[in-house]
Amino acid sequence: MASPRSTRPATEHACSIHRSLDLLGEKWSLLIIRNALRGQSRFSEFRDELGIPSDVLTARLGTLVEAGVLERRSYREEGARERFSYHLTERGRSLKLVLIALQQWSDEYNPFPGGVVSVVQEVGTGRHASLALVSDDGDLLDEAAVEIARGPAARTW
Amino acid sequence: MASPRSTRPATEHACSIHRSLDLLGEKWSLLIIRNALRGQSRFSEFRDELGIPSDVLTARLGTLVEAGVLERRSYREEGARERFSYHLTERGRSLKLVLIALQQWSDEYNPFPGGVVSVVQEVGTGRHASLALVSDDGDLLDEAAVEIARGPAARTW
DNA sequence: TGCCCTAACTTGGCAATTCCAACTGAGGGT
DNA sequence: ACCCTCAGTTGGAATTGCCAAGTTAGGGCA
Repeated sequence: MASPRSTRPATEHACSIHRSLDLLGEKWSLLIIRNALRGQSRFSEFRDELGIPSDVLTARLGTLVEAGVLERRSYREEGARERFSYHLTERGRSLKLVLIALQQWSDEYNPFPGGVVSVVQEVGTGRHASLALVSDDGDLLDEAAVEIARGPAARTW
Repeated sequence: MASPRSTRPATEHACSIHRSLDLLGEKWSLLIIRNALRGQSRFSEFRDELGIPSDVLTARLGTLVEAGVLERRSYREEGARERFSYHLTERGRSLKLVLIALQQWSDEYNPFPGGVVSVVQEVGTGRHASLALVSDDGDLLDEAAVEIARGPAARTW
């Protein structure tokens, strides 16, 4: 890997949302992570399943590894040479919430006419799960009553 | 407005996440929505605050209105001509969860060195709020125990 | 009537990103 | 020595985004 030295913004925005989007807002990033959550890890899996151009895939995997979202691991299949695969880190797995938020939004306001293709559920029980806002002591909060407000270090957001 | 006839994908993906990203994954879209949640509504506010090129802003506002995320409303300031502003619809406001997810992720794994610029809190009380996964009867679920799984209509996700 | 002002856009040209298809390269098997 | 696979590269076209300058539609004011 000749390390295409990713050319993403060097400046770290004060706004957290902006920082997230600098990394995740590039085309294909979140879809790669979605597929990784489904258990995919190889270059060819991502490429074939997503239809992403291989040069772009190379660039994205590099960026995501650099950001600590994916981890590059070597593997070796029976009677084949050593190759590399890409696995979610803790940090990457925690993007599950972002993906669930995106999925819930589409399902609620723009559902697929062909039926429900993907569900969010508890592993053992299969109970349906959904996103909610809670206080630190676990009370469920009304979404409309929660705001994104300026914090202590806010200057211009 | 000559309606630049947005050229986004005509095909609706079966995958909800993919559908969300077709709309929201374009550069600036989520930042526009973030600023709208902060109460901004005018072309010049978005342009000046975000530093987004005005032609791109025009295109994005058009796309978001078309998608029902924003609503174009006319307003008139004391002694000025009629102009238009852009306001979140119900559908747009519900993207709050997506933005909170993005913010929480950055704050947890890549916090701003200068301190907390933005917080998520309940309006009346100022209590800190955070995203969680809950079952339909309101039980809090462990994030690690929740998966995005194939639904009844799944063919190839 | 005509001129100025403002805020919402357009336009044109250039830069960066993405797309696509074809190609390379590092081993391992035969 | 040659073939096979899979992870990438490479080169060129197309799309998207950026930037600065211009346009437009009224309302106020002279």
